[in-house]
Amino acid sequence: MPDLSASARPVVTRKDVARLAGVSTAVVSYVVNGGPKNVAPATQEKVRQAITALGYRPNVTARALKMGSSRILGMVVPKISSPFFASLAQAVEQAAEQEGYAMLLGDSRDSLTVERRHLSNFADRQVDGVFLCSVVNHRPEVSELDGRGIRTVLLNFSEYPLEVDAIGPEFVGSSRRAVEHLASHGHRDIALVQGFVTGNTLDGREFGWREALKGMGASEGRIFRCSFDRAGGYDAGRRFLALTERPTAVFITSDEQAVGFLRALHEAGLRVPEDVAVMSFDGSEESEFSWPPLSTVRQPVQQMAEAGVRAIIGTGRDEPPRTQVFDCELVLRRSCGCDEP
Amino acid sequence: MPDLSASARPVVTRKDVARLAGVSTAVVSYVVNGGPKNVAPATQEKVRQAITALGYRPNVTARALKMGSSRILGMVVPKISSPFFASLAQAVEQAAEQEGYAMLLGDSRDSLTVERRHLSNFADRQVDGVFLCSVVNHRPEVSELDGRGIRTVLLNFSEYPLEVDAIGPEFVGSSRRAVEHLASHGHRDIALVQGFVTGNTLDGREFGWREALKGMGASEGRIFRCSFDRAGGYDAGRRFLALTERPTAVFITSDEQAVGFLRALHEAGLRVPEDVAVMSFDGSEESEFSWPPLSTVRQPVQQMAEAGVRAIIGTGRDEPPRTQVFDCELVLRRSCGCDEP
DNA sequence: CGTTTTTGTTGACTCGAGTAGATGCCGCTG
DNA sequence: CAGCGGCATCTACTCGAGTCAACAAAAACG
Repeated sequence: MPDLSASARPVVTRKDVARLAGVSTAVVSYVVNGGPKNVAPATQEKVRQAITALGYRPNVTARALKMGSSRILGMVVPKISSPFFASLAQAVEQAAEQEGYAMLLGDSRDSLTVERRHLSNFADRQVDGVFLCSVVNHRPEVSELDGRGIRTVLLNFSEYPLEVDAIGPEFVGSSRRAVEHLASHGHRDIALVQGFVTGNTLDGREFGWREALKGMGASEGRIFRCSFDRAGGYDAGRRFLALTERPTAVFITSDEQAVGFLRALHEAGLRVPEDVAVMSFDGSEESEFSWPPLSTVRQPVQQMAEAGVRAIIGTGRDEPPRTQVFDCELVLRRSCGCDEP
Repeated sequence: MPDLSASARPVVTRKDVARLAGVSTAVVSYVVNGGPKNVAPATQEKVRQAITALGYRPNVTARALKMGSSRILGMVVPKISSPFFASLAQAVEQAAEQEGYAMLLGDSRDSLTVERRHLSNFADRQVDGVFLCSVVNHRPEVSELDGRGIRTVLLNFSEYPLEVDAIGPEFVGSSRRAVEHLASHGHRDIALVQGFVTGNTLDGREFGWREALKGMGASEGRIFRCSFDRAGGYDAGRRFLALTERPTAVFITSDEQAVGFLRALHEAGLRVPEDVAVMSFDGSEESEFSWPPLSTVRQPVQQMAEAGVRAIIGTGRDEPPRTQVFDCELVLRRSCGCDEP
């Protein structure tokens, strides 16, 4: 039987290192941090050796207490199993890690109550900043964080408020271009599948779609409103199919919804893009492997995440909040009629 | 112009509360924690009022330092944008939150180096436990955590080591049942699409598939090895299509791979399940909305997560590690031949 | 050689909360 | 009324690391 009595956990502290190296604890700190004061090279060497000999690792919690900074960022998403938020979380985590920050993840499960709980929880934990993908489109939530001096960045908002940092895609223009592309395949009757948006403002995607229709002098298009997930898209698809005179193309506000919509179409035996052309929004990996592969508007997730991290850790407490809008790329695959085999 | 000079951050501490309530700081602690000593009801009331009046929130970092526990759990996944790991992360986060814990997420991006970095980072941050979905199938990584007294739970391992807590699905039996189900539709030639597994042991899914074939007295089946993602499945699909004599059914080791495999089949104009029947593993949401909807083996993600949290926070440091294996449910949809419209 | 400057090191205080041990107060009992 | 027990409260130390003021020793300067 192997000796597993490891539990004798000999927590090594700065003091132990100091003792072994024959110096004071202050010097140890100076060495570890390249600290505010110089240390003679010979002493540095002694300390370094003591550190490796004992396997000392500084206690991050103590540091956090003293410095008032945990080097932790929080991220709140409505649903991590949504591929778009997952890729966003991935990108944020990566950008944060590069700067030496860790990321707390909070999944709101589409509930405002849970979202609030996460936010207040993160605040209590003294995170240095929060990325918020809210389930709603206003920001009373942010005030609490703001009051506690926690920098917050709104992600994926369809309207850009000025009182707080916000980062998101250029919804209107890229949506317009996407719809215009459908038109370039000869479609005149282009419907919109639009996720529910709270608040009284128009979603940028809807606005872009309207602009495009107006621009091509088309009649007013149909709108199918549904939840922002696969089931919502499926449901919208069923309603679409029930129509007697169906639009020939659809612009859908997320890849996830598009996948659900496609399933409804397939069930009914309709072909994409021959019977109905489809264009969606987000550009998640899922869009590439659906059938047919989805033409979509790809958000520059990586860049947005990096900008967000910079906004949080590289910004003074007194600088005014900024809104940063990112251009998207039209990814043309089969579902719109391009790229035929 | 509104006065946004909020930055005067009046961090309220226990001391302020004590002063306002006219008591000592100890009493404040006792009230906040239902602390180890009693406090007279009248005094409690005074303290409570002072707390709300000042908007006091205890500093979690300080508490963590004193108590040696951060009330944070870490979770490391190979890729959060994989729908299965996303749902796992969601479940873990929810279970953790219910117990008052927050969850740090680390995405390894399929790299062992990054995984190690996360693990050591989490250890430095004094997390109370770690959920590890490793990119490899052995566990040298765990020793460091173990040495620092951090309880670790291995998730989604295809082999169950005894030296450390492990939680996972019952791979062998459920895979066998899945393959037997394909056989019950009349298939005799059933291939396997198997994700790459490091280590010298057989993946439980592969073992179950072999068992099923043996049980039905079938000839040895074909294996297509590929990476554990959509692209891998697509690639396997292309190789499958290149065969002159194709198996009539396929068992695929994850939903993600299955989605890629389906795309390859569609491209070639093959029908599922008529030309090729498909059965996959995991039971993520994605499987429900692919075309055709995937028959799959659903892992009880919620239960596994809850068991994991219990294993971490409800287990003494000296109790021996346990392996917990969970039964899976066969979800029959269209891709295997069931549920025809 | 005496004085200033520089450099290296240290002791001691700080962050904010948990809690053991000491202290004081009340009422009850003998 | 002394003595005791029980309760409420406070004082003071602790967790581990950051850093400043103070000091000592060495270097630079006149």
